[in-house]
Amino acid sequence: MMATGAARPRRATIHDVAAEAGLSRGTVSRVINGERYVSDDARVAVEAAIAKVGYVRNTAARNLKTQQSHAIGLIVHEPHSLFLEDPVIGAILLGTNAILSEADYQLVSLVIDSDRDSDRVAEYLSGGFVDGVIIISARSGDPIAHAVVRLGIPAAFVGHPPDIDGIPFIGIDNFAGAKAITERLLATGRRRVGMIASALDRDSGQDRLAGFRAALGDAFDSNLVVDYPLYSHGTGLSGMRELLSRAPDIDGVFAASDSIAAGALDGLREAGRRVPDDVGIVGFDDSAWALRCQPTLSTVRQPADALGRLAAERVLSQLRGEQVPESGTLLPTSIVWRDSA
Amino acid sequence: MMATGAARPRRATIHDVAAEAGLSRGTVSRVINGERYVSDDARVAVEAAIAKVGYVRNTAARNLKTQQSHAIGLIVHEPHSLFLEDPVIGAILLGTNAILSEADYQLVSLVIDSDRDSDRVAEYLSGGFVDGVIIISARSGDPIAHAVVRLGIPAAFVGHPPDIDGIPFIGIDNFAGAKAITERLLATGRRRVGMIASALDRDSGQDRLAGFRAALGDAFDSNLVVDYPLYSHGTGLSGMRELLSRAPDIDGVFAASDSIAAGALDGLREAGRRVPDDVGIVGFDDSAWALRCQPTLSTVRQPADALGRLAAERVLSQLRGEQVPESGTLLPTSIVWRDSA
DNA sequence: GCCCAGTCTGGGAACGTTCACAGATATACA
DNA sequence: TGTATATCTGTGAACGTTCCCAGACTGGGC
Repeated sequence: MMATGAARPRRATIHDVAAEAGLSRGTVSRVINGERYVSDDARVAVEAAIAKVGYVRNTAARNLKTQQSHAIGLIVHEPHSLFLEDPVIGAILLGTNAILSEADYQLVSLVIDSDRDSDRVAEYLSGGFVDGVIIISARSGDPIAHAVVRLGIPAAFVGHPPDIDGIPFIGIDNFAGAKAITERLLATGRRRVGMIASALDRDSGQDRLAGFRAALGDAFDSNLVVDYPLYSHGTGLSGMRELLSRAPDIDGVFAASDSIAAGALDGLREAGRRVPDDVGIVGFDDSAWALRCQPTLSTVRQPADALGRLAAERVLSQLRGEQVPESGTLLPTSIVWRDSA
Repeated sequence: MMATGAARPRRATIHDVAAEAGLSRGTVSRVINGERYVSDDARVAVEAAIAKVGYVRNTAARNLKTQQSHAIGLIVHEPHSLFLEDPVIGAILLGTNAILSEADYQLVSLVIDSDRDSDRVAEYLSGGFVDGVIIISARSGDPIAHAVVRLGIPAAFVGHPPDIDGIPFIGIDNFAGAKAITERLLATGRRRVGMIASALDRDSGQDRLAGFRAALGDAFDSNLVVDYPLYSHGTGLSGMRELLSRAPDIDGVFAASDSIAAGALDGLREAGRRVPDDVGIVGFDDSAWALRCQPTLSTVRQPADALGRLAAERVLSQLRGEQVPESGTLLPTSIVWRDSA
């Protein structure tokens, strides 16, 4: 048996619509694109004809003529495994997609894992396959980000790589969020509070550490801070072990992400410490981890969907030739208090 | 300050390459598409010219002329929230993407949440934006799946909706996997074993239940089976409570997914039962949940990446006009034994 | 009655590619 | 040598759209 698709019927073109409506190509095109100078009679006739012949615009022809792709690239610079696990990235993606599809743009996701991918993506960008890009979690010295600047492609960052200017960015106020939750943790009466930091090559990592430091003020003790490259469960586990060995009397921990907090919880369990009785622990992100943990995590909620939406809007307005603030926008976070502290 | 991109330079076309190489359009096109009847001299000259002028093929023009989109749709029929949380879907996506980008096809993800989306996607498909589709987790009576059959679009299912024929499918052997892990659970000496089933409107849900039943044989007791629509943590929690109330002496549980198992663990914890001492519990998927749970889950591993790859290959071979087995392919699973049973 | 501005419509040309065809050259066989 | 066949190359036409220009018609102001 075979299962090759039956020959699909020829699709209706703008010419079919024009013939059906008794008008010309030009007029049909004007109706489709909502331009001025179309009589009501013509508009009605064209719309009826479109419905009758089942016309759908041929994107390839439009793209060819207008020299645009009507696609926006979403560049995610994370290992594939993290892309799978990190619901924040997924939520950003969904928010972006919602805005773009409203504006008749297609979202193209590009996940960069290895450096080999990085070259491939840079080539892709110069190929004109996308009209603009949204870049998530770029790092310092990111080759893609620099390629985007060089090519002059309309772009927006989610998060802000410290070494690149001239591209608007959307972020959350990591500093304020970290400061607020650390203060809240201190308010529960903790005396020896440490932090498991991460991703210090990115603004998010740096700012969360800075917020933690600001909250502690004079009580800050650099000996109670450990850092690892990845926001991951493994980071939390190793970090917690290290903190416990450095300071067995530790009674509070700010983990730079929920996944790290989850790992830290396992580290505490392993050491026989009770949470929150012996040690209070707080995370960051309010991801799916937070509710899954035992006990559930007190954490900082970030508006991931809004980040994606706003970034998409920034790129679209550049495409429309509008002025875009070159500086960035920081969205506020909120604290979700549960059982872990 | 403004941040509109600088005017991008005109892209090189096939004409530029032809002029640079001192050959014609046609020959350049033949080299690009790897056709026969090109002399070695010409090939070398064209390749050098392409590199020199930095030529990248204009997809829109190609798509217009060939009447193809060179895109494959990945239709995910799940709520957005599940799309974010389910790493199996993510892994399928990555596998699919790997194969498609090798073959110079673009992956377009379409997430169907509401029925409104369903209409939108059906319209999208008839618009010729994709040359083929891969459909994940279709249900019985799925309107999209039926639209695909009606339109004759080359397609492949991941998983098999019970009521649709004529489209090849790739699945895992849910029956064998469920049977094997249930037998393994029984081998630990459990006497009263129940199941929290789910998604009985899909083959995966049905087959896992059937495998469980087959493993138990005469010992099967329908009173020890509960079912809920969603593979989720909530299902596991509610299901475990229900099972405990029906059979307080239950000592083993097969959860139809890891997320359900995680919920069941919380249900057992709530009731003061120890795992695995009092109750042994096993899951299905070997997703990120499995390692996160306390204790870590014994579960069935499914080759999600391979599922995605194989589905992509099935669609591509249909596109090449090759014969495709109309029946499906079931990939084997393996058991990962950890601490929960 | 004339002119100008505003409104509306039609059709040529172009976007960059692939495909089919025709012509040119080389190779093989009788 | 002639003829058939295989290999290689160039060119016109087409894919379906948008943009631009030219022209037709309308109405208002003089």
